[in-house]
Amino acid sequence: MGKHSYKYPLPAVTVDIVIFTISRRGELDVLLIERGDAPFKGQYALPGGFVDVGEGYREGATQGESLDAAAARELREETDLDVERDDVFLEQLYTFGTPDRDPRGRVISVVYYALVGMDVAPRVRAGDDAARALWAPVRSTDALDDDSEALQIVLAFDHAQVLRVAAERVRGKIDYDPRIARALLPAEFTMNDFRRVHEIVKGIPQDSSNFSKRFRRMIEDGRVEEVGAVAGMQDRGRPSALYRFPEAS
Amino acid sequence: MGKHSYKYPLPAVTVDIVIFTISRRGELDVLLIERGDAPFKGQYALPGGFVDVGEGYREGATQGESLDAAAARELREETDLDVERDDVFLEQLYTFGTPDRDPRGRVISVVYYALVGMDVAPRVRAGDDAARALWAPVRSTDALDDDSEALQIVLAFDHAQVLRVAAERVRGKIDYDPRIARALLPAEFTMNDFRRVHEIVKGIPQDSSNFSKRFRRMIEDGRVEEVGAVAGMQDRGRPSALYRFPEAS
DNA sequence: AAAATAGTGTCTGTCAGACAATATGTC
DNA sequence: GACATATTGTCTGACAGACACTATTTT
Repeated sequence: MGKHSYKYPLPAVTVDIVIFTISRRGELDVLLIERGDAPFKGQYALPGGFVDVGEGYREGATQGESLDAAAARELREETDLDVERDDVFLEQLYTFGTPDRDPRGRVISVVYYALVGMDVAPRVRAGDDAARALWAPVRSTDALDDDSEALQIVLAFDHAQVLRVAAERVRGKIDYDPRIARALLPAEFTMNDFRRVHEIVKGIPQDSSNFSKRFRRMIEDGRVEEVGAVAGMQDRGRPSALYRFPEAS
Repeated sequence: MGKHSYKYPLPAVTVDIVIFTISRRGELDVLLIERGDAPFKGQYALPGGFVDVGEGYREGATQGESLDAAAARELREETDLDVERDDVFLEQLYTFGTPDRDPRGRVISVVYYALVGMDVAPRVRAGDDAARALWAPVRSTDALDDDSEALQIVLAFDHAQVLRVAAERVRGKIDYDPRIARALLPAEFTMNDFRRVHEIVKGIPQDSSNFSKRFRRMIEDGRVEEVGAVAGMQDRGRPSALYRFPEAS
């Protein structure tokens, strides 16, 4: 036993999460946390934390939690949302490990991304460090040289790059993975809600007529079903039917 | 200075690579290494090794190599192939970090996958531990209960699962990412070579006629070009034209 | 000519994009 | 009725799957 003893330096491993939702203003928002300590104190960063590795890299050691579990835990801690209970979409995105991305030493970050419904997103501020959490439009973290009227947020570490990769993944996936739109929508939604989710994620307008055909196919295939009521009061115009995703799917 | 000192246990981080090629027998092959030490001594595993993290997680420490660099280095060490020089496709796949996947302690593996051309694959045995390297059909690592005639290979660690994820990624990507087929093909190839690569990767026959239409579109768009010669001797039948991918693309 | 492989043509169904038309609600 | 929004319909072009057909080589 114990003959194995590893004396080489080891990195720290964190799990960070890019949590997306759709704001009431119709924008793609991401959850940011204001840093309370150096480095980057006072700047905004993606939520994240060290993976519980038990007793670490040692023969016979306890080995702690899985990466998926760490991500789910992080989500719970920051938002009070549970992957199971609240139908949150959570998936591994990419692992970032460039040297010098963290001045405290070599840190490798396994990044996940999550999608939470516009109906449950407000519950986030119930979390631990409510005051430090902020839903910010993804747009506000882009580097736009000209448009000076909009609020600009400069992210800590390499998180601007991380966010860009995450947003691109969601954009590229929404067309063929129905779980994306499903996770972002509330339990009941109109066809227009559905279309607008696609518009917001992809950033380009979707023809409502063509979208309707696509939606009809989904109904025929049983991928969505009518709930048998119409949407509540609107400013004007004909109210739309309400739909939902079937339980088992 | 030095006020920061992290006393918590840390995991080890490795980079493993799933290296695919297409064998002369027309199968999807993966490069395996026979393990020389415990655990799993004598069994086959994916090539991989620890990431150089410099002085590790310590304030002011040197931080070593990037993950991409570690993967490229690993590829060079095991196969004598260079990502730049030899047109090898190399991309991060997924990070595996389940507890107890390695009995030596907590190990988190950032897995990459690589695609090498059928023409350069034979050069692999020039590598360091030539005797320990083996090109094995991916099929031979699947758990098939019935077909007892074929050679079965049981992989070390959770590498059977890793390999499955990698193969699925390639399968799902070959249809929309032209770099996949390009990396697997030699510099000059026939339309049938191209079709067979798709058949081998996807595991289902591709109609040569429909494939031809698709190929013609690629020619019209300049994504492939005729080389102006015909393939060498075959057993019988009409010889086919040779094509290549244009330089800049 | 027969065999074998290379490559083309045709038909059909699905689906996206553009745009016109109709339906149903509020004020 | 005027207006706003919801929903359906039509035309077109791109493309995949199935399958019949033609072309060019070796034996």
